[in-house]
Amino acid sequence: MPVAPSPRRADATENRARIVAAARAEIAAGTDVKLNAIAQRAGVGQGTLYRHFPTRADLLIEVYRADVDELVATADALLAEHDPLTALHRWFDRVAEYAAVKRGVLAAVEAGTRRDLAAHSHGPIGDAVTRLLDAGRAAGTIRPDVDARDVIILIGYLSRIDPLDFTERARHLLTIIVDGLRTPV
Amino acid sequence: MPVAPSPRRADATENRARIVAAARAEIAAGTDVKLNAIAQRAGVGQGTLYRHFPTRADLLIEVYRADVDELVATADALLAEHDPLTALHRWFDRVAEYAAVKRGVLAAVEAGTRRDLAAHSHGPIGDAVTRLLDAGRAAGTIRPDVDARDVIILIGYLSRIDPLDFTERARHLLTIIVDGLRTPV
DNA sequence: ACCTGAACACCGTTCAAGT
DNA sequence: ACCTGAACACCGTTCAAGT
Repeated sequence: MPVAPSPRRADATENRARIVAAARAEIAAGTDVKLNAIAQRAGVGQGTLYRHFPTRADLLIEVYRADVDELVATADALLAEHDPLTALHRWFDRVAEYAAVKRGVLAAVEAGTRRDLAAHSHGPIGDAVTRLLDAGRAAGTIRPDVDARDVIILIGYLSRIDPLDFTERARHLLTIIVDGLRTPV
Repeated sequence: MPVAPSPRRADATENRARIVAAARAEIAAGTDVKLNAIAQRAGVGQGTLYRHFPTRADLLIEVYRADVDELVATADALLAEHDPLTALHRWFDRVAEYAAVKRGVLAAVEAGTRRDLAAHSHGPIGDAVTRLLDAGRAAGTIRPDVDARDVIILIGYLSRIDPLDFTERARHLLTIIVDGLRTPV
């Protein structure tokens, strides 16, 4: 049962879906994402795209919503099975995996976090990271002086890695960050 | 004694200087840097700007050349006075200081490193970072499996920090990165 | 209430003409 | 050899008109 499905006209609903599908296809095509091209591909006017997604971030978040939801769910699953530090490390690896295949997913994560933090306190992503950090703090393995925003900023480097040496470098650097997040000895 | 001052027409030399000065002024003004605006401010045609600086990176590097040179020199000075890990930490702080005041300096550093690494092996900045890392490796305090490019990528987060909470967050996160660069225990 | 798409604004980049 | 600046290309964004 969807929460309060705002009554929308049928054509609006379908247009929205077509825009998201077109955006996904354009992004997958690899070249830079042009909003007008997405509108054209979706078979809608540019204005319609802007009506549904006022900003680029809005669109990205929607395109990668399922992935982001999965990442959030993964955080809890990992916490249930591993110690917090290992869970954090594994979660980073998952983020890197997603980012390697769908480079936009990181932008969606960041946009989501920015929105989260701009809103009340947190949202899905910020909460997931906070849970990982809190568990580590409680266990004494993660330094207490970091918050979710710190972590998101730090892993933002992933989006700057050249796709060519992504796999080699991404994991490696994530390990360095994890070590930096440990409680200093 | 400048190395092989390529013979240039006097007007070209002066135009180049005026473009750099105009760019500096535009950047200091805070708003986004528009190339045509720089050309106009410098009193030259757009084509002249492109003749001297084919890419945006070329211009940024030139604008922040003195700062970047200072950063490079600082690395050696710090190494002479402190243990490598402390030197690295202090050097990071210096980078952060520059970046806080002149946000473009980080882009120049990155552009420079990218160019460095694209060229033979290194250049001024890459060399400075490599010296810091080598010293730490020799002392056994810095992990052996990192190179200059890793470090530049990691500190690239600085450019993403909101100017409002830059000072609080920048140093803090640099400490985390330094801890991550230590030899694991 | 929503959609369309022409039109506007803007900015990077080029290139023919000039000195 | 270098400079100028009009002109082109491109893309995001808006808005009057239509359904």
